[in-house]
Amino acid sequence: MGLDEKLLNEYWTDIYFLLHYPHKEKVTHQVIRIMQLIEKKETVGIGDVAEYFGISHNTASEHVKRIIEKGFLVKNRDKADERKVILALTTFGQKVLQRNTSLDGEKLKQVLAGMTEEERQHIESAFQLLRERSIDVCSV
Amino acid sequence: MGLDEKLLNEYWTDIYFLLHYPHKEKVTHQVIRIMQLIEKKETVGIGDVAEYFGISHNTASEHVKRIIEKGFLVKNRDKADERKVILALTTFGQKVLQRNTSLDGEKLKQVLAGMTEEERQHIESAFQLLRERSIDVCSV
DNA sequence: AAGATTATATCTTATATAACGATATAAAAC
DNA sequence: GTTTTATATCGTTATATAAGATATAATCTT
Repeated sequence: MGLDEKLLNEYWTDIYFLLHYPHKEKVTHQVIRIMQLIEKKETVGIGDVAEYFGISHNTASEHVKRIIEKGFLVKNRDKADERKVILALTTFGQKVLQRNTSLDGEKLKQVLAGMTEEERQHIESAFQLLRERSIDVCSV
Repeated sequence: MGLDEKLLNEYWTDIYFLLHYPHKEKVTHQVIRIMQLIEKKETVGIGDVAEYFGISHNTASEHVKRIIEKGFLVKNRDKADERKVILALTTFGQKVLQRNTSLDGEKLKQVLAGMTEEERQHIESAFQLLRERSIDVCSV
């Protein structure tokens, strides 16, 4: 019996626990998830946020308002349809998101530095493969 | 130039974004982080929570109280030193934590099912290696 | 052009969370 | 028997979360 989803998840959560950033900012879960959606999807507006999280449009609007007040997001109006808002992360917002979802850059650098070129190649192709197949399966 | 920490983080966050569970529970960020600490470390008490997150002991105590009220945690007293509390996740708490930090089991199963045994082996050894080296670097 | 629809914003209200200082308790150490 | 350690509780303050009701402003329909 080879790799199953349980074992892979154990690796996954262990690695995150070991390498995550020390969380400084007091950012809530919702805020991070909204920023993550905006970073990973093309054009995201208020309605998309509401739909994705199953909350009402006014709640989504207030979330976005608060996130903008913190300086993590900016609003742009859609040129083609001025009713629509297009949300984008500020550079500061990108940093905050990174510190809350990525692996700690410095620690990761150290880990990679301690590897041979072959090992790094091995890891790269594994992650690349897992991402590719994930895209195939989650064709949303 | 091979794999650097930026590229690996791109893979990492993409995979998480694609494969994460649809977040149902309204759990806050702090709650998840505290549960994660309790799951991954040996014996965790109130003081450990306070120290790890840089909050006061009373705040930590209240956090834990609320988490227990939700049914995610249980408190046990240390037999050797009855002042000390030893925190443990309930099965429900484990499920909630899983849904908020792991990759979605069903989606992951599908992804793995679409792979050859060789590919799975490749991914397993890559994750195993990354975890091992992370433990070495983060000798906390 | 008038009315309907769509996308977002604001106001109000209710509840939950986060954090801390001050204080209390109870076990263990000295 | 006092001090220290580990945790708990109370009171308070600030902020976050969520939604209903309502408003605005652009676009679509006829």
